[in-house]
Amino acid sequence: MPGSRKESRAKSGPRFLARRDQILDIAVAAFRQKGFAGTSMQDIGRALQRTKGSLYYYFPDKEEILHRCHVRALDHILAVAGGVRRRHARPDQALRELIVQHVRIMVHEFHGTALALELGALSGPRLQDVVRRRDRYEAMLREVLRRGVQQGRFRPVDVKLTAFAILGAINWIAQWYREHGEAGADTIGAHFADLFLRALAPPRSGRRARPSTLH
Amino acid sequence: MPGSRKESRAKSGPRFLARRDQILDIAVAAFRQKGFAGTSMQDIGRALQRTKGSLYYYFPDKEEILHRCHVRALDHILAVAGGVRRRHARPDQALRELIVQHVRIMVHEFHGTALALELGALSGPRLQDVVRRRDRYEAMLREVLRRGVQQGRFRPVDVKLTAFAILGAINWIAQWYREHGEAGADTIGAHFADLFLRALAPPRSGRRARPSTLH
DNA sequence: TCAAATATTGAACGACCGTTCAAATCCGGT
DNA sequence: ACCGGATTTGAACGGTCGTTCAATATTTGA
Repeated sequence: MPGSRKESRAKSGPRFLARRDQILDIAVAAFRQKGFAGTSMQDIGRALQRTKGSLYYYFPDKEEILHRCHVRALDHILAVAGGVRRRHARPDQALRELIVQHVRIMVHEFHGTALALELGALSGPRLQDVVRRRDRYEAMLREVLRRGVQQGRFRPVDVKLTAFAILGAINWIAQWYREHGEAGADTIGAHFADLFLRALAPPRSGRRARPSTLH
Repeated sequence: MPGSRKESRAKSGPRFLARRDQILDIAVAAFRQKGFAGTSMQDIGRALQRTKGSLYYYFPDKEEILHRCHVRALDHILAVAGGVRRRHARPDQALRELIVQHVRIMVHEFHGTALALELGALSGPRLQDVVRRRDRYEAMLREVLRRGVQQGRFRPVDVKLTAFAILGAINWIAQWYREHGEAGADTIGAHFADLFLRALAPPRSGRRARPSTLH
């Protein structure tokens, strides 16, 4: 019997995977609203119209649900950010789309708010797993800023602090955004992008800082 | 017996008030780290080196502890913001100090991180009480932005979205700031202030928008 | 159609939760 | 030294928590 330690066989049917995703959707919303510890397995089961016991067919424990919420959202935004990097050579254009896309994920895709979820409830390896992805995303954002500064398209700024400011402004959306509000995702995204691109605009026009050594 | 509905007499000795504040300090840190529902009365009592039962001598229930955490932090920042408004006539200078002070409260005064605490666990009147204060603070920030735009010191922007971006960048600090990190409160504050003041700088120099009607 | 595979139930478990309160302890003022 | 109010204890309460699992229901594939 190959590969049988705890689980006899990896579950992988489309039916199984679909319900697993549905549970994550429900869980993200609940965790955001009432916190991880404040959400019971019964709460999640009720929203699924199932008993809480059935959840253990899909996840080994409650913490793993939170873990998968984080991983799913981060993998998604990492993929999106990778696409942005591939499409845009100019750092200022890349930053603009990065902001717009992040806001869109945060607002439109319900599970995007997982990006603003608490890490405190994750322990050991699972925490490390999530933090690694979060760091990778932050590194991509910082890289865009760094290149912009180097090319003279952005004024010289503390890249780390600037990245935190951008991430904070966007992730904080989860705290105040309500559907049927005045501003939609792209209105918010465009406004935030304008804000930070102007904040980073170099003193005069065009590129001015030490001309790039390569090309 | 005057004023005896539930509590025979209002407790007000300096000893009592000091310990009550100490409990709030402990609670803010715990709530930030493990969430409201994830923090037990036993946890708070342990940090106080008391039994959980003793906490009920100071607060009628757990939710009231969270409530007072919020109210204390908001009242403090409201007072600070009032001072800023009194000291600065020019909106750009007011905004700079507002940002610096908010960051300072967030970083230095441990209980400042209460400003980034969850509201979801508060119910009914207590939620309303906190939201009223939060709205008052947001209104002061928006007013500074509005006056800046009106005077032509800021470019015309969506004041509400801009205020959210600023608050998000600052409140998000609670998520990443660690003591003994590289940047101190005033480094962060100055950088964030620079960022947003440049983001709001009008197209050319000085005031240009429709000249203010008064003066 | 029916057996196998997949999915869900419902009861039970020990642990810990917030809260209460009479009794015990602490401690400043005299 | 001691009184009396301020403070803390420790046990107990009903309730809910996450988790387990044998039994059962549902769906799938031949």
